[in-house]
Amino acid sequence: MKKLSIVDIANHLNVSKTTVSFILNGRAQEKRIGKELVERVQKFVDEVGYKPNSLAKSLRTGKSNTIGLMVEDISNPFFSAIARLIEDRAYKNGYKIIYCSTDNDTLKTKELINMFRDRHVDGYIIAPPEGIEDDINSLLKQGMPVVLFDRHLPNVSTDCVEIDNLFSTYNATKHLIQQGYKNIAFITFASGQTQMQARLQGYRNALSDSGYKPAVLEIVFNQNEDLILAPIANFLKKNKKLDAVFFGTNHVGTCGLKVINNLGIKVPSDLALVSFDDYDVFKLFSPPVTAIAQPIEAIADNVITVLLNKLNTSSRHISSQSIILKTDFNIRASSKHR
Amino acid sequence: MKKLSIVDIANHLNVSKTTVSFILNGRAQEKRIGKELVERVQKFVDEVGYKPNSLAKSLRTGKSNTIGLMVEDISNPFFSAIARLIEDRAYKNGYKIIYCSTDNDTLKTKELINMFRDRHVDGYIIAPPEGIEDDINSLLKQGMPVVLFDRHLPNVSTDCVEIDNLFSTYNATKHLIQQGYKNIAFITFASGQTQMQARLQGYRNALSDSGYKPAVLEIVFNQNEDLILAPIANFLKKNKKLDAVFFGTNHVGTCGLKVINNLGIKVPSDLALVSFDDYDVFKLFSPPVTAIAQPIEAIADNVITVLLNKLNTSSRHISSQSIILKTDFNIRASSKHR
DNA sequence: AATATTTGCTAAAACGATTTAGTTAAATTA
DNA sequence: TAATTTAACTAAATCGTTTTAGCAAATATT
Repeated sequence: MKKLSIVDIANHLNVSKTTVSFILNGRAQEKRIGKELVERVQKFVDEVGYKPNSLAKSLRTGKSNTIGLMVEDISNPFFSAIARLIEDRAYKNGYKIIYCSTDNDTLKTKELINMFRDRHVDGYIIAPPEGIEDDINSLLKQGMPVVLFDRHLPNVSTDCVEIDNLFSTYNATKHLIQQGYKNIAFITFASGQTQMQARLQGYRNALSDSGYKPAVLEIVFNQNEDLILAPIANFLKKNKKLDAVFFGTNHVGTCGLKVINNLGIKVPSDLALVSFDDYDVFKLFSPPVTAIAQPIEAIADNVITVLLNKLNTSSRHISSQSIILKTDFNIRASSKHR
Repeated sequence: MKKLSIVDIANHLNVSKTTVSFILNGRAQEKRIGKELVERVQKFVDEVGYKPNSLAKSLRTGKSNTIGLMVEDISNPFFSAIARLIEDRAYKNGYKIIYCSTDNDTLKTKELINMFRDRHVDGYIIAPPEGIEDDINSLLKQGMPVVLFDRHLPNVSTDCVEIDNLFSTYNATKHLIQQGYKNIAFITFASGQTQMQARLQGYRNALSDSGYKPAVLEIVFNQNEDLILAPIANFLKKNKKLDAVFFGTNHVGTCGLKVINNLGIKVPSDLALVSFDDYDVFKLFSPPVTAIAQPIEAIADNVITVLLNKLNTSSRHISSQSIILKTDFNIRASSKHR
């Protein structure tokens, strides 16, 4: 029982496949196909459950109805939550998602972009690592719709959805200062990415407003969690005067909590805590951790809306937009005054 | 600057596209193409960076080099971790992943399977919801490689990777009993899925071994977390005699912890805890939560290995295998004797 | 020297759709 | 009545590959 093709349909009904194609693509009226024939074809197609071969269709039309989604790491709750929401909206609009994790690895990302291009994805959603500017510009030059999120690239001008990183950390650091903390450290992953730089800068700005000295630990990312825990432990052991720590991402924050547990540090009496990102781990820690919550639904929503717009309007002259969303600051016991 | 096709290459070198195709597919020797010509073609292809159009290739060969991955919910850490590992292995073997979340919704899953079939995925990896037997059997009848995981389907005989659910909960419940707990509840999602039924049965078996009475709460799953917290809170408030609770999944466990925090229940003195699945939330809770850790790497590894095997060997006569993996039981303070 | 084999390459048919450029017959208009 | 328009449909080209079947020249065999 081989799969039916449009030719089989046409033969069986004694019409040309052209006619069938027109009918199936809703161009019957425009092409003045007779009502009665239209119905006959529709009926038979429904009856046998014929579905056009999407590969052949893509080959001919150049559209694949696929969106390429590149996140840093799909197993990171921030990205998986966004992926989930994007997935829903995409499927509802007839698009499939091919995804991958970049690991912030430029070379890997280059390969993946090639793979996506190869696969003729119609549009790209990318949380870009550094050093990928040229590849993305090349996509743009070919007229490909690209939406960046979570971070942007200095020399790439395309649509981008971000949050107000600098204000978020500035504001949260101010909060720590208002609570009476004076020796506030910032622990983050070593990264030149715009969002990470902005977060660091927000922290620095707040401290310099008050004339306090910054203390920054930048960890080299590693898949092996022990290699993240160790430097944090060292840092905390060395800097005994610290009275508060700001974690730059959910991952750093989670690792930080593990270290704090291991070292038996009391929160917030020994050390106050604030973390970027918010999720169950922070809500359920004792005491619950003050966190900057990214508006995940809004991010996903804006990303997919912008992309679908670009996909639907063929007008290339729409100027690219940069959307900056606000975060929520969830103050919890981990940063209360002492 | 249009994209080059194999015809352009052929024309430019004054050879036939057949020849180019043979060379590019490593069939030069077999087809006795002259060494010198092979080199000339290779060189030019590299020079201009020609990449064959994968759509056309797929159309002709019937292979899409794509694997369809259907999980329950990509934003669940268990599934996203597995997805991540599968993704890595798949990409390394030249396969792309199209994924989707089924939400355990049979109808949605049917549609998604159709979509995948439509897209000509070469193989399927599915954590199947109930009621999808016919659709999967229909895939199998068409000769499609399908690997199930996390759960199986009663009347579907295909490869499947699972864990020993029944023993895991039996063993963990025994542990609670040994610690002196007598009124042990099991809180889970209402589900007829094999893994959930097995987990429940393991719990029941252990209790009946000791002659204790089971107390089971089955919650109807809902996206809205409040509708999960409420029944748990009610259940705990009503059953004051409980001295231990067993959570059937990471999601239930996390919700359970929230309720326990909200109600100010002391762990383990008021209530001992054990949860299925293990992740940061459980490790970082105070006290840390005893948990059954699924061997995520092993699951992913087995799944993808089995699937790649089926994809590479055209032999249809390989009998399907059912792989059962062991779990780790991580005993922590939440279930210590009192 | 005649025949068979090997070497090196290619024309053309497929895969399954969309789309361009017609064709034919009927209806309208001049 | 002849010329034009319209209605209803279709043949064939196209997208970019792979693959089957086969050709011509060179070499080997009898």
